[in-house]
Amino acid sequence: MHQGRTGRPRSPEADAAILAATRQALVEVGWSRLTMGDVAARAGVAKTTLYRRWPGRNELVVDAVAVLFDELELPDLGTLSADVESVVRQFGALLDRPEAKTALMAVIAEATRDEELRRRIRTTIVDRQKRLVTAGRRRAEERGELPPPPGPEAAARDTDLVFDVVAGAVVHRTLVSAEPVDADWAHRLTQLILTGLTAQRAPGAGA
Amino acid sequence: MHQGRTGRPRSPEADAAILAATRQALVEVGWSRLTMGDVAARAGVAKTTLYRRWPGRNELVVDAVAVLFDELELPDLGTLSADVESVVRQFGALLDRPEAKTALMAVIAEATRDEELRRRIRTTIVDRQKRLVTAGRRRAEERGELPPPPGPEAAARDTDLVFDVVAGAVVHRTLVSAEPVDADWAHRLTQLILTGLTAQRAPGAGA
Amino acid sequence: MHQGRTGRPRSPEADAAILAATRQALVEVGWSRLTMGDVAARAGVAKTTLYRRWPGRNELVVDAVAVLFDELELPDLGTLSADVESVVRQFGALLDRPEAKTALMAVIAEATRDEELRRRIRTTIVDRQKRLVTAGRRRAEERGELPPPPGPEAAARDTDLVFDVVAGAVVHRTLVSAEPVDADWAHRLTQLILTGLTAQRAPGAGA
Amino acid sequence: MHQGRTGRPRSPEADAAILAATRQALVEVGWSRLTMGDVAARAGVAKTTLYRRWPGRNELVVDAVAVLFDELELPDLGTLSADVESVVRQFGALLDRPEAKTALMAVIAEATRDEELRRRIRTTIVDRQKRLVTAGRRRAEERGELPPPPGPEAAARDTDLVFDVVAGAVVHRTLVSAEPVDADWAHRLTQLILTGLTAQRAPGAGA
DNA sequence: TAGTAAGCGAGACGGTACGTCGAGTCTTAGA
DNA sequence: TCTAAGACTCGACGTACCGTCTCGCTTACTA
Repeated sequence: MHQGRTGRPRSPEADAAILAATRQALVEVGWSRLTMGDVAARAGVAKTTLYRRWPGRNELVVDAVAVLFDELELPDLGTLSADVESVVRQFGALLDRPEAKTALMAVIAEATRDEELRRRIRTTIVDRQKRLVTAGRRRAEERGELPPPPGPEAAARDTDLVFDVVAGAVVHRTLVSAEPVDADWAHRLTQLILTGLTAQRAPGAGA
Repeated sequence: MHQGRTGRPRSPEADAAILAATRQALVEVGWSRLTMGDVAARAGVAKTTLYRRWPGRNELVVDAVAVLFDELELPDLGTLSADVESVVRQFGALLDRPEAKTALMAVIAEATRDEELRRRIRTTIVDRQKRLVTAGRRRAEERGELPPPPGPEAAARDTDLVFDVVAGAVVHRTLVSAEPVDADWAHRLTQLILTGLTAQRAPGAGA
Repeated sequence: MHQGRTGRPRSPEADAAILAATRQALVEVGWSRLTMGDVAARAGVAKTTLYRRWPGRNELVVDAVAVLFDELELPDLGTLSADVESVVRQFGALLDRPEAKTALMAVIAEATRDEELRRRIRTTIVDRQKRLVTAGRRRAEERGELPPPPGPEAAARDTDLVFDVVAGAVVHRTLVSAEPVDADWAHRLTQLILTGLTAQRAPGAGA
Repeated sequence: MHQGRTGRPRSPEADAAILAATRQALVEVGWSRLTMGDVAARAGVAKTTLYRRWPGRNELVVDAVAVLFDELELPDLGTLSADVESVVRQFGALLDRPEAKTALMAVIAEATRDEELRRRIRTTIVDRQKRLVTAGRRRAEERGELPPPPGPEAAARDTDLVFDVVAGAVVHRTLVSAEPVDADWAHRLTQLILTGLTAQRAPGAGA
């Protein structure tokens, strides 16, 4: 009786080669012209090997791209403003890379009609960014830069709003307006949001 | 000797039928499963007629979707806050419709590697939205809700920033976070931005 | 009240230009790649004009080629043998020309499934050749080289047989065996047939 | 390291199914309306499978038709005359079948401008018939019905001539004159040729 | 140390859609 | 009514990928 794995194990190098080949192909030919056969050929692997590991093109591309977002991190630069500005610029730089830019938008587009894919994107990509917002808020509260939230519900709503505003603005500027996220723009975005947040919390100050 | 147009003129009904068929197909089968043959059949037109008028799928879809954005308008509700909030909710509602949602993202994705397509999107879709921001700012200045910009350069930069923030946030919430743009969220987004803008212009108040 | 033609008369030059263009196109691109649009363009004429005069490609090509066979003629060289040999060589030379070669076979092939086309070929091409055989036989009888036929039925049967043998052999050698109809071959074919015909009529001689 | 064949082998059933489907389609719709898609559908095979094995329609049809000519054979009926007459009638019967008739002529027509196709026809169809003539002559010489040829060159020339005459006459009668190759016609053709051959070889007899 | 089950490459398979081309028809303006 | 021009519908073309399916090896765990 068997309970463990039997047979030849899957080649671990293959996974890495395939994901790398996928990213390379994305940069060179773009999402819509990326073919499984091409990826397989670039990876020096048979098409069968791809399909043994991923259900299809979409899933393969999401996995290939997800790892790129791991490098985003919240530094501790002393002030909330500096911390946020840094993340904005990191994110802008990431979306400036063709493989991230192309893949992210295409996968989102594809996801609008595929609940399963949507779930995969949410878990492998989006949630990681959201943690940056949560961590930033917590650190700012510890520093006394932001008042503690009135309640857990309000805190969650604020987190989501800030997340959508920051991520959305960066994505929109990069992919739709096609303008660079330079130091000046990052600074002005950060100021707009933090001013908005702070002034709202201290309405009397502006009266 | 001829100097005028010769030959049978292109059927004007065909254009309308094709664009309508494209939108219908987008809703029913989604972007990635939309085929030129299917669109032609729905429109009661030969495939060649499509290719005589559009270079390919992407261009056809952009044109088919562009008209949807014509319906966005800046109402005059008496206050800047109410005006902005209205546009935010209109835009959210628009992106809630499958044909807009699907097509917009997919086309943007495709555009990341096609300068010509990018130009088409910029001119037929993006610029129309930007006019909403410009008009809103001008009206607010007339009402005295916002100070006149320090100079034309600063005004343009501000317009672009606000545009990226508003459009980006709405798009991100709708397509990535997959949450609805309801009245509450629209209100909070509007407050965040307007507070940020106003407080920045009167820095002494927040000090 | 009108009883004659009204409106603009058909251009007579167009007919000649179209037939010439058809022959030229046949030589250059062959039957299966010959297109109506191409013929129209070569003739400096609109496609409509072609379709107003011929029902389709096949009919046009038959008419264009038929005229080539008009040049075949039975000379009077003094002996039946010389006369026949001359016709064989004329026919061989005709089939050596690409437009005749290509068109003849293709049209025959097409005709195997189109009774109407078959009739057109029979009347415009085949019957003209048959008259050569009939004329040759009559002249030979006048010269006393061949005995008068036993009866009209036998004469018709003999004519058909000789026609199929001569025409068939020349066509087969040219188009299937792809060998030239040179003087030697024409002489040997003529001798075979005339010897056969003469010896049959004088069976006692071979006993 | 591999030295043998790799990959999935081609299905041998597919070949047979495709060729049979081609013959069936030829009979039903004729050459000019025969489409690769239709053949594929009839064979229960994908279009790509056809193109993987044959460069195009012409080559496919030649191969599909070639096997029909395999059934022609030279019987031993005791006399040269009877043997030849049998072959003539077999050939006539073969050309009476629509798939042979249509395909043969059409392919020959196409071949007039395609050297490669011409070669294929020569090797897969024509040469097989020529062997019938050679065998008939050899057998007749063994029986003493024909004198041995004066030399190898003359023998080859005679073989070619007889081949072109017999095949050409049968083809011409069937496809151009559109008359049946019945027993009477076959007999008269055979007599014409054999009389001509014999009388030529014994010129003194006829003097 | 010998089986054996899964992995592997290669490439053929049935499909679907592509974008193009030609056929034959129709619609305009002008001769 | 003819003409040239060119848009129209239709249908087949030959190609490209899809995702699946044999093949004949190769490899590493398990009996």
